[in-house]
Amino acid sequence: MALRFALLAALYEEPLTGYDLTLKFKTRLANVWNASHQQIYKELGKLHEEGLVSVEDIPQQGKPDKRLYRINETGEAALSDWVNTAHNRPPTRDPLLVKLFAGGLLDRDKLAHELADTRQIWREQLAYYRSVEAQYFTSRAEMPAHFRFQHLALRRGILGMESNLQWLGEVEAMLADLAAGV
Amino acid sequence: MALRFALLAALYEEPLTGYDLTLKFKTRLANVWNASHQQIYKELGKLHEEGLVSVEDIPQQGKPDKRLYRINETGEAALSDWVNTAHNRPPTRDPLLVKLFAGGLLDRDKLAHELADTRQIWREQLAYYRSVEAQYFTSRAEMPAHFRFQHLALRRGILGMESNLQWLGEVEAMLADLAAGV
DNA sequence: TTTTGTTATGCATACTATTGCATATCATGG
DNA sequence: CCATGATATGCAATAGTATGCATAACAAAA
Repeated sequence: MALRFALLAALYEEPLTGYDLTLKFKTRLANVWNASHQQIYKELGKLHEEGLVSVEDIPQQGKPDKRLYRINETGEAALSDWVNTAHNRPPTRDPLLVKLFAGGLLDRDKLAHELADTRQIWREQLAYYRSVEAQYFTSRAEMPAHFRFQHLALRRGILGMESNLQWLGEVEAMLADLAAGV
Repeated sequence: MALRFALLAALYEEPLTGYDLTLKFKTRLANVWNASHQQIYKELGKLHEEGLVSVEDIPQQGKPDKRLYRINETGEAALSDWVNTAHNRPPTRDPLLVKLFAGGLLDRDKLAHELADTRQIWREQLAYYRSVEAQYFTSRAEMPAHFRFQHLALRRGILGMESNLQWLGEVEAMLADLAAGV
């Protein structure tokens, strides 16, 4: 039920095509909401059927026509209702932690590899989030409230990744201790 | 596909009933993997069908009979394979961040309420995780590796909650600034 | 005494997400 | 010349999760 509101929130900024939205979800919305292009196209279809967005077909040559989606008043009202309703925290499900819980069965080398890959991913994410912050959210001038809220969403990504990396440090230190027989 | 391994990991420690597992998922596994009792009972049935666990029926009076599940060698082998295979990071999906992304539509009072509730939940979680750490993971004596790995899973919960609360601080500070017209 | 909570199991349905497949053109690099 | 990746849209099948309902006894509190 929330994917549609993530889409509406993205469209609330600017009209976009399914393709654009897919890119946006992979970049600026990466720390907010995940969705595949199949999900996005499907849900956009529903949103249109239900009259929350309008579509403008833009013919192209060589490529399939673009379908530019635009949030309308109904959609804005629905989004507004939703954002002002409380929701439960999403549940935690992390396969890496399941693995640690079954620690006795772990092959330490393989774990070390997975951790190294994870570190790489987290570092890149963090670097990306920081670059976005540096580009868009460091101006001394006063930012409109709307901008500040988006900055906070980004801050969550940054603080979260920092915490992840800090934790990884603890994990790797422990593995080193184990390897050294401490 | 991972729920079953979370179950196997929990059973790897000790034989449990569906009911016990439900409690364990709500407490010690809260920061690891979430699952409802319906999911758990169903998956236990499958695991039994597929021969990864054995069942002992324990008759009771007044209440339904207990079904005590025990991981067997096949199950242990499957779990071992799984924990030593790399998996992708779970995708991020947070309705609260979607709301911030659509910041312009937010009712500040309602947001403040949702944030206060969230703070409460996170504080309680953190307090719980810390109490578990104090109880089980502070002995000076050397802990078996298996125990240390579980401690790391818990550390993730602790560091994560600390980071969440730190972020909430930033959010509330920003809201206060806005309210003061800064 | 009635309600609420705990113990204990499960089915059925609806919703959401993943994975595999399909199509078609253009640009770029090897 | 051929493979890969970007642009651009989507369908179908499967897997996984959530939600609502059902049963049944006992204990404790209101």
